[in-house]
Amino acid sequence: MHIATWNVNSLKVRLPQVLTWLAAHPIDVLCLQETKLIDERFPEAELSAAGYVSAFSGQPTYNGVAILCRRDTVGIPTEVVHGNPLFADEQKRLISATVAGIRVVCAYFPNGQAVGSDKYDYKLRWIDALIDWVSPQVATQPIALLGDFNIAPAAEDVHDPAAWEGQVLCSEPERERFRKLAAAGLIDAFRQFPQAERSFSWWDYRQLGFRRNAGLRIDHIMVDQTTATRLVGCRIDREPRKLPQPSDHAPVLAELRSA
DNA sequence: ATGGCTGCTTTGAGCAGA
Repeated sequence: MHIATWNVNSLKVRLPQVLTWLAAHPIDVLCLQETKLIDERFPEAELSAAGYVSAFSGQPTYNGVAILCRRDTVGIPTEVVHGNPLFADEQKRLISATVAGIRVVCAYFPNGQAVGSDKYDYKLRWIDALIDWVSPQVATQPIALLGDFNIAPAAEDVHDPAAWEGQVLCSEPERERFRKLAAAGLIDAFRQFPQAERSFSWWDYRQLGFRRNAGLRIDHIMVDQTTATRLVGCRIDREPRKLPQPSDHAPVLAELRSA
């Protein structure tokens, strides 16, 4: 079973790439962020024709998340929950569902804009509420938290740690919250395996960021300890970032052996 | 040097992203 996460930065623009990627890889569960589509415009029919059933939660212009489930392997997502019951939020950043016995939480963490800003404040409060909501669930069921965390957890996840020191995405309060998720029992799947140095999941569109590999690792797959024992591998697929008109993020995928 | 891209928006300059 393969699970994956991809911030597509507009599903309207990226749908052809998503369909091509799904056709080329045996993905059973794909979490999407920044769909930027209202629910009426979600391409449910196209994805269904490709074999995927979707749970989605969108709004105009910004945010928007979805969980795509391969119908013939994992079936339809059940017990779909929109948002965090502990945090009233007009922004559509969170959707969760049970898929193949795993509680799948698809998250688009706030960006935070700049340390000290109102948006940064909102980011920290949003993450605190996520921790409060998810932590008690970790011990009780198999769970996977996938998405764009907008946190580079450590210096090795940053192309230029000195330049990013203390900046948004790398600040200590953000990293502390990432560690809190780990302390709640969630394991960073990517770091369970040997990885190339300078492995990133996002590169700035500007200044030839991708060509220079000037990136950050901010998209993550975290799983509970029992589910972690099923992990076969976890990697970032840089290939879609090389296509014309790419998302600025690359997909992250993990393979789980049968329970 | 706070720009540089990209996608979005009651179409067109301003916002947000990271």
